[in-house]
Amino acid sequence: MTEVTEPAIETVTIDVVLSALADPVRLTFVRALDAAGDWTCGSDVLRETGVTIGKSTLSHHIKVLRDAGLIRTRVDGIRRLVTLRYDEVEQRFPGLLAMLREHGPARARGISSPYTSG
Amino acid sequence: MTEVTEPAIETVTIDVVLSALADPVRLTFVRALDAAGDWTCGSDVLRETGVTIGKSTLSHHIKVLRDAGLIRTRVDGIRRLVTLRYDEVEQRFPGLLAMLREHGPARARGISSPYTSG
DNA sequence: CGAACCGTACGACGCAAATCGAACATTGGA
DNA sequence: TCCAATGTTCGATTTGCGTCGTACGGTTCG
Repeated sequence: MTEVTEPAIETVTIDVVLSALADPVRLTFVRALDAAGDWTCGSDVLRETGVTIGKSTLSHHIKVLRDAGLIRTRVDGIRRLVTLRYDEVEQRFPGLLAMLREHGPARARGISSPYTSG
Repeated sequence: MTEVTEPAIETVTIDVVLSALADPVRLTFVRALDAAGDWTCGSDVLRETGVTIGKSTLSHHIKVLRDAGLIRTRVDGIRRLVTLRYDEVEQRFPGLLAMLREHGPARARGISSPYTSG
């Protein structure tokens, strides 16, 4: 039983989405996934963004984002890949992802090229 | 010194806005102000929405919303009136208020007419 | 001036959430 | 089969935040 499920997009409420995005780690994570554009390893996102948290904490945050309907998890061999649910989120909350994209990190520290180091 | 100031809209970050809206009381409050459409007494909003919190707690929430750049406070005699910063918020976060408006309360309990009892 | 009212400021409390560490499950490779 | 790597789950800890009660400030009215 290695399947990972996420809620149907119609059942996603804005309350839960706002709570999910209200955490700095998760907000950074979502923005990184948005910049990546496709399936990405969560641990890699951590390194590229410079966020230092334990792996159990990362697992927790990913679960929160998944339960909030924002991301999807796929099993790929030994690791788990995650991706933003672009179309569905855009369908239910038009402009939300664009808003996060335009309003980048509060303080753009010297990030040369976004998430292409690996 | 009874003036109440709010941050310039250009200095408002989405992080702070998301955190402000992530609380159920504040989200209800913002939606109520949106429905009201103009200057409203915070205590009245509480009664009309059925939210029961102490006045110090209300004061705290209003301050959070004001610091987040979402609302503005005006002194009116013995009381304080608040209002949504429609145009400015719309200018900086296009579609945000509309999103809150369309995605109404998670559970629409028997609310007959919105905020016109007083 | 004094009383009543509205809101703020401050300290304290409690709970929910974030975090960590350890144990366990799963997969891939030697 | 054994071991290394990845990620989840669980329990415990800590931190942050919502909440309240009280005290204080400002305003209106008598």
